[in-house]
Amino acid sequence: MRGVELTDRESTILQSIIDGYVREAKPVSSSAVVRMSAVSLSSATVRNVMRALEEKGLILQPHTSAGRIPTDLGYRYYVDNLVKPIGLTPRERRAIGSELAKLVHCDLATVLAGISHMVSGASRQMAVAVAPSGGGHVIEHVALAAIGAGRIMVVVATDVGPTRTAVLTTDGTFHRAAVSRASDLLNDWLRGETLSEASTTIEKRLGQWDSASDDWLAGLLDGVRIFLSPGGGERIHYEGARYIFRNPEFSTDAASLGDIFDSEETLADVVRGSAVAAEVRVVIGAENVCRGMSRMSLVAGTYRIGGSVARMGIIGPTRMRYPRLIGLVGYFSKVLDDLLAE
Amino acid sequence: MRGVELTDRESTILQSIIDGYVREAKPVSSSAVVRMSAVSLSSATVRNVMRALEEKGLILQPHTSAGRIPTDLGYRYYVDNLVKPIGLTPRERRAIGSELAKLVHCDLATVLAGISHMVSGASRQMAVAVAPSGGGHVIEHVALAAIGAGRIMVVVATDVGPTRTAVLTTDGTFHRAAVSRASDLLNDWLRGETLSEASTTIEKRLGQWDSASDDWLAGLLDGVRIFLSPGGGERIHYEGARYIFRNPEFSTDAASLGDIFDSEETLADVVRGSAVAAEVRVVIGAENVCRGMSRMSLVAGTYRIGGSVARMGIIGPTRMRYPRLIGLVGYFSKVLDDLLAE
DNA sequence: CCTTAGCAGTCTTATAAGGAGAGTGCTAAG
DNA sequence: CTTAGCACTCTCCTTATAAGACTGCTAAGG
Repeated sequence: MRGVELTDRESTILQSIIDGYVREAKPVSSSAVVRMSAVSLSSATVRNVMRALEEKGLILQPHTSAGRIPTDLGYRYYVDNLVKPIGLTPRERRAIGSELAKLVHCDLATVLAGISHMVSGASRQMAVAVAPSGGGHVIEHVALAAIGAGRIMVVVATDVGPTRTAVLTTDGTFHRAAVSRASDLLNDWLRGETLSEASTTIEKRLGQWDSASDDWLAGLLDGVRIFLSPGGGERIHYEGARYIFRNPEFSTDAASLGDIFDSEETLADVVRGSAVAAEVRVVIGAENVCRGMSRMSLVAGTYRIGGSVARMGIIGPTRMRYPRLIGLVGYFSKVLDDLLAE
Repeated sequence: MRGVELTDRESTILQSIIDGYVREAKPVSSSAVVRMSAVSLSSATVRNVMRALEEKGLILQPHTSAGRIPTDLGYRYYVDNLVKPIGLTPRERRAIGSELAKLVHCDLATVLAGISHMVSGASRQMAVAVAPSGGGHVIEHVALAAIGAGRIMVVVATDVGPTRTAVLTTDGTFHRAAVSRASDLLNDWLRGETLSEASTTIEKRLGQWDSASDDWLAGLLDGVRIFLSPGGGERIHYEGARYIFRNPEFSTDAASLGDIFDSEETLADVVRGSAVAAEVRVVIGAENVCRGMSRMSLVAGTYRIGGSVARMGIIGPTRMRYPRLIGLVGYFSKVLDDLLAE
């Protein structure tokens, strides 16, 4: 914070203003500062200090004859110079420790979900957990496994755990030995590479390679190359959006959105709540399971992935263009079903 | 829709009211219906019909001397009896077809992201794609792969593709043959089971099994049991939340939240935008990269998963309890780092 | 020179009142 | 059954007024 220097008194008063504003969400007056602050000064003196703080850009008045609220710069000074982090109570530490221990053996998605759940609960704010950005991970192992009927599962393990997985469908039949050979080859080529390099590495190696010797193998390797090519799968999990929508600065009808957006789970519940139906299903306003959806509609469709039923949906105000959206969902459901049902 | 019968004229007028309200977001008056409807009637006649529709509960007046708006029941009748889905133009079909073709070879997360992106773009509404709910999937294959240093990757493939993955750390050394044996055993036990049954199946089999013969194997199998036990990893992806927040029924300051919640990607950008820092980092108000965050703060921490850096963050109003939240993020970062850095 | 009491000035908020506009319900005639 | 005409009601916008909350300023006191 170069350029901003505060006296002890100014610091104290800035802190009081921020504490007060955080608690009450209302501009803090000079008399309120006197009331809550340890220093025994008159409100007039506090006003003089406030003026100095305002000239330095740390606080401002929403309008004449209102109290002061902190500016971004004020919070910045406060965070950099005045905040003493508050540690957790032993009780909290114990609770967190035992929860975290359960997560160690889970996959990345579950870990992220667990973290956001715990942090949101402890902070009563929205918490977000983000996995390391995809491209930079170092590949440790590539596993192939035949899972019957010409289908081969590909899993790429990196330093953060198994991150990319897919099932490739290959033409024709193959022997277990061929899969094993492909696996050895891929590990030889890719181990130590980063995810973002992998696709071009395969392309290069395939070029140097005598593909005529084994068409099937070449096809499989090219399948892996395609699978590894796009930027792909950022992993993120959040929870507790409801806390944001509840703030007094937002209107009450916005608060209902908090029910919907609170986390991925609440959103999934909305879509899954629509009973299984062959055709496109429309759930209107208060028909929805979720309280916050009373002025919203859902247009949902189903399609098969493998043997299971997956869903897609459009969520918007009840005042939506039903003919267009029903047509859209119907079309997507059909095409996806054709494509993914196998 | 038992109980609700409408004449042709009533249907036509209901449709006009809904069409008008969807377009204008304002109550529709009798004269507006006359103006937009094909039927040539006087507004007085339309008013009589409106009264009948109101008595049947299909429309209502926000107040005397306002036009009518549809009720949930009105939309319901409209959707069930009057809507003719609008098909997509050939141009749209082509665009969608070629986009979807790219998705076929990707893993589930990428497919869901692609679907929500496309549907949201085409509908200009929020779109959600949900994977089949976890427990019911049938296990097709369990793959184990040693990835060095006592670490074994476990992948469970189901009828919807590879869904559960993890890396287990085992004590001591082991031979490749042992891994192969464990793999055969697991496939024998679990193939055809559903995900939700799998954990108890392993438990039962382990009980019948002479575990004294191979401690290491028993330990590994129990690790898989634990990994498969929790409810775990719902998959969902959404995009286009901004369309919801933009609706006239929400205030303008709620609209800024649309920037943040639009999709998982936008949220991830916010957290990742905070530069790499050893300690807890606080980004206040307009310091954030994201426009919609101008009245919000981010308290972010980093921890290592394997060799990579992951992030977690708390998002709330600038008016937040910094000391508590900074302490919280600091503690979680440290504990997670100790637990997951390896 | 810093602090403080007192007071005038300013801005918000709440409440009320009046007028314009929109749209309905009713009635009586076609 | 349909329609023209009209009175009525309710919202919305503007204006006015009063109360309340704080500040900024000034001048006196330590």
